[in-house]
Amino acid sequence: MNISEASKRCGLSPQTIRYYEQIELVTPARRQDNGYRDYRQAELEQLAFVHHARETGFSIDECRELLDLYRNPSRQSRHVHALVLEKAERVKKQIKQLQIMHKALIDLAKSCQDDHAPHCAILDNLAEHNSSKEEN
Amino acid sequence: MNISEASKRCGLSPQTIRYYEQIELVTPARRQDNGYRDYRQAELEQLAFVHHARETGFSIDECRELLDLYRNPSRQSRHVHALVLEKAERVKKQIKQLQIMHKALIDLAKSCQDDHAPHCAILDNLAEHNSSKEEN
DNA sequence: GCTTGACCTTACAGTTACTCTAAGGTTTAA
DNA sequence: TTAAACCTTAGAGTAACTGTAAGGTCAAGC
Repeated sequence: MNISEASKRCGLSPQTIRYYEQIELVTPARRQDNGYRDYRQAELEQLAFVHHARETGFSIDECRELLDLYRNPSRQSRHVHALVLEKAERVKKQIKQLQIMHKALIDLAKSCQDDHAPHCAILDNLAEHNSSKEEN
Repeated sequence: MNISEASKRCGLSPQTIRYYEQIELVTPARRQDNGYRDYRQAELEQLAFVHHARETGFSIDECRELLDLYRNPSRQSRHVHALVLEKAERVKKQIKQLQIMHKALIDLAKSCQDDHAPHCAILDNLAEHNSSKEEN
């Protein structure tokens, strides 16, 4: 099976598949006589696994860990479980950070007169750090 | 004023200041006789403005727009206001996306037995896309 | 037999926003 | 004069691809 067919089946673009092979995330596909990559079930499974894991938010390095567990028949499910919970925790922190940013933006917007005049409290606020630092 | 002193006053590292100059985000500092960069109030203000805008979550390109407005005395505050509201909207979407991811992760974690056995519903779930695609 | 289009290959540049390193010049103080 | 603490530039590394260029292969139609 050529790469374009594999692409359709695993949901990753051909470029991304080649990229994953290049960074040694997935095992390289064997080659046909003409040099084209040749895909079979085992490789497709790996690729689809990575695709789904990426969609779920795991980084490439995290995918590496997940793939190692996926391929290791003597794994323990608690290890996978721990990985997923840690990831959830990191995502939660990221959400909190963004919520703080969002509030700051809304507060900024509210402070502005929103009219045709040049005076703008948003710009004043962003510049404010100057003045406070100058006090030293 | 040398770059390290400017760094202390605007809150950006010397490397970052040089980087901002290199990508033409801020106007290049004039040079002393020995080739060292020389900072005065006007440049410090720009740098601190960018620092604060970055902390508030604006990208470099968004900072470019904000700086243009900051430096333009005939700006209209409604333009700044619009920029900030759009940014808030994008952040909101990002938060929603992450919340979906977070829920998916928690659901995954719950599905797992979390023990010493190799069977793991998380891995099954991540691999699942395979099976469904194979049905074609 | 030849052309055309749709494949495939590799290698490399571009994206975002820096950080780090190397190699070397300058300044200041002991 | 020498060592520490500055400063300079250039270039590599990070994350995860995407896009492009230059070129080989294959299948179909004339």
